[in-house]
Amino acid sequence: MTLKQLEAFYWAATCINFAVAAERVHVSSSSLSKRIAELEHSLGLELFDKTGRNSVLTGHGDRLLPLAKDMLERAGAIRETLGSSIGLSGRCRLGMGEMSAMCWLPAFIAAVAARHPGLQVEPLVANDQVLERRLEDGELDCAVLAGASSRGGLASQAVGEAELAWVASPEFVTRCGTDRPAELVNGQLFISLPAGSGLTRALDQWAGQHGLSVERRLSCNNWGAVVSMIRAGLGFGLMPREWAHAMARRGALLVLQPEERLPSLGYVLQWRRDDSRALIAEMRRLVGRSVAFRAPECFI
Amino acid sequence: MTLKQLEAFYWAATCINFAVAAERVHVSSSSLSKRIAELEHSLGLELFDKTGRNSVLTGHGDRLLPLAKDMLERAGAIRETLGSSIGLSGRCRLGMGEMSAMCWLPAFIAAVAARHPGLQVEPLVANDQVLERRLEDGELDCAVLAGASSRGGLASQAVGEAELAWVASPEFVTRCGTDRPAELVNGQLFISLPAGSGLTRALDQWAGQHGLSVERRLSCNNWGAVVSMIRAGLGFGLMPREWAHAMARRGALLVLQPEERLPSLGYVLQWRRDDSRALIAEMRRLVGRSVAFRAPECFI
DNA sequence: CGCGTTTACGCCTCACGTAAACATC
DNA sequence: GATGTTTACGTGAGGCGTAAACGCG
Repeated sequence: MTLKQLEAFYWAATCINFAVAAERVHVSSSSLSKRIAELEHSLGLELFDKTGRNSVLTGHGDRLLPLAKDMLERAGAIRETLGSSIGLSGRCRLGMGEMSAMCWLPAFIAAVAARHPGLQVEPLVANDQVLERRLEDGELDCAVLAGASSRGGLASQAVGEAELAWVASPEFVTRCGTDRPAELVNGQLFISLPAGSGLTRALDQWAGQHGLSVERRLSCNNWGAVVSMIRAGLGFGLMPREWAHAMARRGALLVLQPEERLPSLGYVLQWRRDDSRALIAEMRRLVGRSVAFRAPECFI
Repeated sequence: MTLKQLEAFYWAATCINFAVAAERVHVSSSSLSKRIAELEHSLGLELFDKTGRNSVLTGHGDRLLPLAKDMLERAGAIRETLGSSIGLSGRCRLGMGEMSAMCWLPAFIAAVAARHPGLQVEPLVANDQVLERRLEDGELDCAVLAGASSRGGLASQAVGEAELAWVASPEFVTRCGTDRPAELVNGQLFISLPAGSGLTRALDQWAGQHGLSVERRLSCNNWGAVVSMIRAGLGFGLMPREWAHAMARRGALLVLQPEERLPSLGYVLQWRRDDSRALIAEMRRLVGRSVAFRAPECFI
């Protein structure tokens, strides 16, 4: 029995399948399979029931799981307590929404690279539902999402707040004759992300507070497209404050005045609650001191 | 960092030197040295101060020691809890006194062999002081001694009681005109093991209770020699009861009548208190159900 | 047939033991 | 010189990935 075997077993037992677990321990699924077979041989019992498409834990496997987790945590604690502070290595699969990818990811990548030159961050941009599922499945190590997860298996920690601002193109405002969002929502097209996104939730919350309803909507799952449509004068919308002001400074957009009070978007880092790797602790540390959300360079 | 490395580190830290630790983990001292060097490299710190003839733990090593012990205990617990009940393997260095070696060892070896065919018991016969030191140094896995140790680092568990009987050769009794030990101690030669042995302690306890002193003594560190001398009529002595009666049955010795009440010798299994290997647990189990002290075959 | 896992196989690293060298007392 | 540890080095086992095969839906 080796730590590698226990690690392989643990992730195989808690990830969606062996292939995902293999990625997490940075080996081929063939090797992972063999590590588990070796562990089973050394303990003299079956840990997985492999009849069927997906391997499922046996009773013995169930009993081993908390023990293996404990071993791995303690091994991690030793490395953390005593190990020299050489940087992490390997890969970190980091999920996030598109806005985080544009406003926050570059600075974060820089911070990670400065502290851990050997760690390769692999960002995956997807919507919140996909991100949460991939987190649970083990395909992502952690993810930045708008708001804490509803899933019990995922833990979270605040990353920062993105304040929102109403925006529209100068031509659009001229055409409408008003820059008051409370008036625009009656009749004008509100362009934003699909239902379920943090942005849409923030809008609905705002509308509820003001007794308004947003009738005409256009949703697109791509921020660049949303911004382009707003800029083209197809409608009005919401954007992170810094982003909006950056575009306003070069005349591309107008920040609608007066800015209505909007709930800010609380972004959190999420990870699997049962994931006790040093990688996670370090990501939490780094996002805790990360820079604020910024306007994406490409739109300034 | 691997379990093997932690195991090597633990025993290197708690045995008298690397060579002894290497025997305990069944590798050459070269390999043990390299395992420790590997561990040091993987943690990025020095665990032993190797300037000097004996390696001594550094501060980092001190901190790692309890963590490593914990890891090994948990690994052992996994094997014990889940592992199939295949027998132990490897070697068990078992120390004991000469009497235990003759009266008790054969039956114990048989019991071990029946339960653990792959385990090789290596008995070492020596006196109690030597046994205790070797236990502490790590050269012995466990030992059967007369009475619990005075050393705090050693734990113990009762194995059995050896009842004693007075013996002398028929010719000796005839020559002395008495078979009462309380009379024989005045003037006759008492033949026994060296001071410090359980047998001598039992005699002194008996003498103290009866207000007697044993003046003439002959000590030899070899039971066979002691028995031979008693049988040759050089003096009288004490022997385990079964042993004495076995020799009396064939007329070789007389069991002196009436048998004075003597404290029996309480034999215990001793092991290092910090030794949490499954080997020790199994030895404790086996001696707990082991056969009683018997007359050694060679003297029946 | 698609998906998930294991087997086959060639490769190569790494851990081992023997033996010599080194360091300390 | 005796003792304790490390280095040198040749050997062998075992872990690795690629790719093919297997087994279940």
